[in-house]
Amino acid sequence: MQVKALTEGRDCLQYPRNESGYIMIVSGNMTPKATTLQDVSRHLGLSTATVSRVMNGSSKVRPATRARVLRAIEELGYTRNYAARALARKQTDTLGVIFPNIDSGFFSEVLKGIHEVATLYKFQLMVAFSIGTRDEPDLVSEYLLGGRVDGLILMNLDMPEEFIRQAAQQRLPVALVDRPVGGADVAMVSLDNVIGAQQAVSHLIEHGYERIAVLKGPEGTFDAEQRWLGCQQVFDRVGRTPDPRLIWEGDFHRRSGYQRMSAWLDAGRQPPDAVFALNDAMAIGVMEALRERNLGVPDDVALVGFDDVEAAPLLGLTTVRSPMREMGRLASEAIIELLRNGRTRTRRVLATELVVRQTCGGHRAGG
Amino acid sequence: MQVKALTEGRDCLQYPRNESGYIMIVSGNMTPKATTLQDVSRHLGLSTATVSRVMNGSSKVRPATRARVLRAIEELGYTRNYAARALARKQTDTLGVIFPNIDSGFFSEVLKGIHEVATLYKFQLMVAFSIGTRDEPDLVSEYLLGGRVDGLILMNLDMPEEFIRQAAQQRLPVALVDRPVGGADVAMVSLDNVIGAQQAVSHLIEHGYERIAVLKGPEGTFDAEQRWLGCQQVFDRVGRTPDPRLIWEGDFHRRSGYQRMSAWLDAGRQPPDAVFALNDAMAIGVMEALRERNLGVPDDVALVGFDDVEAAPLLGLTTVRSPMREMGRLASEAIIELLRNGRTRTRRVLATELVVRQTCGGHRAGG
DNA sequence: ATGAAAGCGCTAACAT
DNA sequence: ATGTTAGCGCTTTCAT
Repeated sequence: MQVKALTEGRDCLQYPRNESGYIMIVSGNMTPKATTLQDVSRHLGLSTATVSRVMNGSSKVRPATRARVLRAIEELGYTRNYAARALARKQTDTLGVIFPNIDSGFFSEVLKGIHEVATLYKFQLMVAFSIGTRDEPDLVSEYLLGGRVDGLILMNLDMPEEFIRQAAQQRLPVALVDRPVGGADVAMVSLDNVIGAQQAVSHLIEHGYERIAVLKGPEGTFDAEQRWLGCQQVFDRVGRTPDPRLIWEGDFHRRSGYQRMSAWLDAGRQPPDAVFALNDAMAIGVMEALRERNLGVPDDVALVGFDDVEAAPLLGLTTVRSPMREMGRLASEAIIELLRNGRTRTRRVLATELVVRQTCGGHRAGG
Repeated sequence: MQVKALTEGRDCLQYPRNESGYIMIVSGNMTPKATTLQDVSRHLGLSTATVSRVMNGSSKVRPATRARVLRAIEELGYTRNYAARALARKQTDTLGVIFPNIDSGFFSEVLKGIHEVATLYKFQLMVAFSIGTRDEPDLVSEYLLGGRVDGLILMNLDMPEEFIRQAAQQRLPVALVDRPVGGADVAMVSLDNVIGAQQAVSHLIEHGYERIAVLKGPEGTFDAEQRWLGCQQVFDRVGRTPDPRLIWEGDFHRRSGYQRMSAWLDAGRQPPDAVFALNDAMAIGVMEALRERNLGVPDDVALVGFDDVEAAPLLGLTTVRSPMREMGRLASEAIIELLRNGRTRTRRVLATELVVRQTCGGHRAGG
């Protein structure tokens, strides 16, 4: 049933059009009584069932009848009422997307991917940012249990594992992006943070950098911890012990990159040879701090970030690319599959890729 | 609902909460029914009206009754059904947002503003990108006429004026962002593109630049034309006639900035003193072209952009700030006011601001 | 192939 | 303050 809903129906929608082919809105008052199915059926002396069948592309309608109905629909400018349909079908053809915040290029990239696939399968998107406005579980509850959406994509949310685990157990149509949960069979799409970090650190080491600073992410965050783990593994493998003073705490925001780097320099310490910031935002902050103090990148300090946000190529930032768009696509697909088949692959981990630009290891344009 | 079916408990329909206050989903069953208003009212021996009143915060309920109801709601894990409510009220508490595409930092900034205000007034957001997927008027129709949303914010869409004018005439709750329409009384929020461009060109002239190139935007686009108009006005005012060879056609995409600048230089022509790109994306393209050819900014060529996108401060780009966030806020406000009062200010034009950074007129950090 | 009718779950008069 | 009830507009058996 879900399956059919994905493929049928919408194409037979018709609206009255003027000579340039666009919809004309006909009614006059503020609360125009919209044309209903009933109106159409009465107009034709048919039953609502038949008109409904035509709207939904049922084959059990005589072609002649179908044609009449379609014409009437066009003439009367009928648009089917979404709420009524959703109520009757118990299905909304809508996917919910909840982001923890609206900052950074990250979210818009992921959203692109989600939108791409959702549109393909004729789903609308309802998006929310749980940015301090309300409890995430409440949002989830209203969306899913309240029937606002058919499925939900949760983007690296700060939500108790317990909650997610239970959702998974019930096979709630929920997909997690970049936020795996231990011991739960919930659909999730993430990227290989460990390998990504390894790529970055290896690159730094291969290029001969010795005093490498690592700017970490927020404590307790999945991706931050995975990335840090990757760093440690490389250091171990090559038998190095990083200078603890060069392991800096960060919070994934630009400001913390700026502050850490500034603090280090302002204390009169010798700059590290290179900095690996566990995300691009912080790397950019580091860049700013360096520029302010007339230190060259990479000549004085090499720099590598993580994510490859939109600004990265503009800044010539060497970084590890997160497949954000692709994660979005897969998340949509997972939900839709879940809706169709009641199950889907629970776990997909996408590969990262080191993108070498000017801030570390790249060819510089001018001497 | 499918959704509920997946989430639902056994026949007793409970969503008890665990100690941390989060919803626990208990059952394993895939087909049971969700808790409804009726269930709650029957459970208490009250009418659905009373329970509904409690849900809607009506004052005409005895406190004792209210308390009983609230407890039952919690016990039974009742979440009200959105579709049913929307159908009965003919109201969705949802705002639709349609963007022409999903590129550039522009959209996410505007969306932030929209979301901020929408959340404040307890509206959900339904967003779509009419990115070549379907006709914009169709989307508008499905959203508005189909009752998916209460109001619509259209972001600089490529939609016939005729259509918009009619929508306005019907006082459909539609707000336009950065896309004024002649002769229509439709709510719109834009920025002062003319003055913005004037600020940029004046700044360039004041700083003594003579051979100023202007990189225009796509023909027929409102903001592109307004900005170009502003340029011309300043040139006129100071009695200059810009060299026509230095008026370049662009399309607001980074690539065109890169190409124009490259083409000029590769033809062996002397670079202009300065370039005013009518948006930041193109300015960034120009920067890249210059950097590739070892030309310094602003030493060899000064550069000014328009918009102040996220990357602008990182690149030290002098530019004219578009109040994107604020436009989003005002658009939300306009719609909500329209919904409440049936009318709103039809036109708001926000001021721009010149942001002086390194690429023109700013203090350079290091000689 | 078409129709009749029973909901879907909620709100909002209109009673009481 | 609480109950009754008639919709909201559509889908979907079940008849015919």
